[in-house]
Amino acid sequence: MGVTIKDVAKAAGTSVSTVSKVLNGHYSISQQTAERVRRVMEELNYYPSASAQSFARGSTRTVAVLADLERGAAFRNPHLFEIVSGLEQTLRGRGYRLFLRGVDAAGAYQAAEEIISRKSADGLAIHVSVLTHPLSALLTRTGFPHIVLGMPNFDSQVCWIDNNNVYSGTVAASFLLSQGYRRIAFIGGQYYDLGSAHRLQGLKEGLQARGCPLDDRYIRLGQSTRADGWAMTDRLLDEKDLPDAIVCANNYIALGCVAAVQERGMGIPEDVGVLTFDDYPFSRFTEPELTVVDIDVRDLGNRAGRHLLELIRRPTLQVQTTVTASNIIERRSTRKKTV
Amino acid sequence: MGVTIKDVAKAAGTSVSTVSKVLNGHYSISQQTAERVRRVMEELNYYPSASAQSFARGSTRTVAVLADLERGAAFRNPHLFEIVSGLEQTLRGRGYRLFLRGVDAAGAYQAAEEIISRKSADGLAIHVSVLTHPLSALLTRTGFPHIVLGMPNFDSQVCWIDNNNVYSGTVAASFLLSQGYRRIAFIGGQYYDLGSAHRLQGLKEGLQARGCPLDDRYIRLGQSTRADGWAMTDRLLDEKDLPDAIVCANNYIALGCVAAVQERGMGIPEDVGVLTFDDYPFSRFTEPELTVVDIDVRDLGNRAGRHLLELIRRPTLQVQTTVTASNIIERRSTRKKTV
DNA sequence: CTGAAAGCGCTAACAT
DNA sequence: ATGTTAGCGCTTTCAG
Repeated sequence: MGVTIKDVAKAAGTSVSTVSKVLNGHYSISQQTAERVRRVMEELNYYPSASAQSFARGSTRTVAVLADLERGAAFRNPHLFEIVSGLEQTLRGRGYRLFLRGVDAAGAYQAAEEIISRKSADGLAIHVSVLTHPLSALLTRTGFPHIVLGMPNFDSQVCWIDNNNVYSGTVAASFLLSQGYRRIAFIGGQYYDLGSAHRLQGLKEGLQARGCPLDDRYIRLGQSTRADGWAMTDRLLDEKDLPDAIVCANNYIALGCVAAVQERGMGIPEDVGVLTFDDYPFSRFTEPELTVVDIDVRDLGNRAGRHLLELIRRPTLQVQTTVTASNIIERRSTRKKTV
Repeated sequence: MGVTIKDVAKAAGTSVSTVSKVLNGHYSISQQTAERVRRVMEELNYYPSASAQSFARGSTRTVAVLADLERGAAFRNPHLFEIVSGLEQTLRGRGYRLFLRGVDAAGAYQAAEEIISRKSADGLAIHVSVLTHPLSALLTRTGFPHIVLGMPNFDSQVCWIDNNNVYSGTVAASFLLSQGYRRIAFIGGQYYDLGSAHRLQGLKEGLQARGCPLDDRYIRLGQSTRADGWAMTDRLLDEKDLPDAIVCANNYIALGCVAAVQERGMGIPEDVGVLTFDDYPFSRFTEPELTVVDIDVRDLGNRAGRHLLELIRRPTLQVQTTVTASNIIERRSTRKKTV
């Protein structure tokens, strides 16, 4: 066994409790003593045992993340990992560790129950994709500190945090108007694709507010695929009155949109501007590169961390919040010559 | 405090050590007793305290992952997270947990030292991008169970695991030859891009072995970008003898390659076949979709987990291994009409 | 400001 | 097959 608190105490000529207090920055220790003890720790290369500390204080300084880590998750949903990275960063800065636990929706309840009962973590961050009704109930029933990453799609009293997609939509609106676009179209996912729906809502509100309401003929909904992006765009371009800009709900749709426009021999941005949401994964790999409303998901992770730590401190709090960290990254796809 | 081992013992009319033995599947416990105790645990909803267990056994059943989780990491390097997911899956299956710790190369040594000294984990998985000389020395000096994810680019006695890119290159070679391609070209990164270099080496060896050596004029090296992929391809197509297939070292290069071919009015696969490595992120989003040598990085994570657990059991082992989990995903980009 | 001592909940050696 | 008991290394009253 390595060097323990006793060794330090002996070498420093103090009691273990004094050493412990130095370790924890207890106010009652005199400068001198503290310094001496610290010097000894350094000399002996002492590090307190993590398990002993957790055990003694009854808290682990650890947060568990529950998320679906099935095969391909990192490729299909890198956003999740960016959120986790942000979370880890914040936690680490405050002396907490993050432990990552893969679950599917069916197993999330059990995993959470076990973590709570075994006290293997002081808090829980749960990706919304594995949040179920029973799990939601467990969280509110036990009052265990938690934060759900993403807005639940059912009524729930859990604490959650999510991006503000409505806001992102208004950002798109303001930007396009400021660039002189007026006949703006939207292609996106169906109503049950909340992200897309909210972006559309924000876009509508933003345009409306600036006196340039979105024409219903210019709204097309389909699947979030390249193929549907292509098809929706293609039909859109059959209109007599062509839009002068197309807002795509996401990268996949945008990819199809760009292809459809170009296959008609039309130019981006000369004939029509294209804007999409999220800088990932394709926006810089089309020709021309795409202007995007970028969503800062790492920031979401950071904030989730801060909230969770606060909830650990004061478990009675409730947090249901939405984060407005989106901003325009302007690229060539919306660069009208005539502005 | 929740229910403890004492409560269970009392309720079951046994001693705590019996309960502990049941908990740990000790052989000496009779069927009956074990069953009775288990029933009581169930009734009382007993879960052993994780910290108490860790503390008492002197081991945490936890593995720490050290990796660079800087902003954008999940987007730039999703492979890392897929490896971590695979690792977590394997560990979880064997009763271990994974704790994720962001570090940069400068901080990795300290982080590792702290984890080792505080015993906050029983093993360490370290991404090669943060492996430094001193860290490597620390690992071999302490003999702490570890596995480096990726092959070190310097001489080192650490345990590591990596994909076998040379093998992947031979897979590409066999496939292309089997499809009737004979004038095969390679465009990739410079010599210091080990992944690319190994793939090229494997391709060469594979072609050579089948009596169809790679012509040096057909090898072009540059940066791993779309732009360089385009440029390399463009120059390649200036040759009098055109290649009938182009192997791209990675997706970014492939993207440029496809564009360059098509801008010349040539067709894929009619005029030239295109193959790349790694199914991510673009291979299914070009027109035509690309045939790839897919690298199973999750499998790498799984294996890393198995090795690490074995090293935890027997710390004197040394593992330096490369994994050969690559296979062809055939898509349209290599579908010659004449086969 | 410092120290003595009682746990924290479990494991494991040892005794029976 | 089961029970007794001594720790594991630290935190945290409480007394001084």
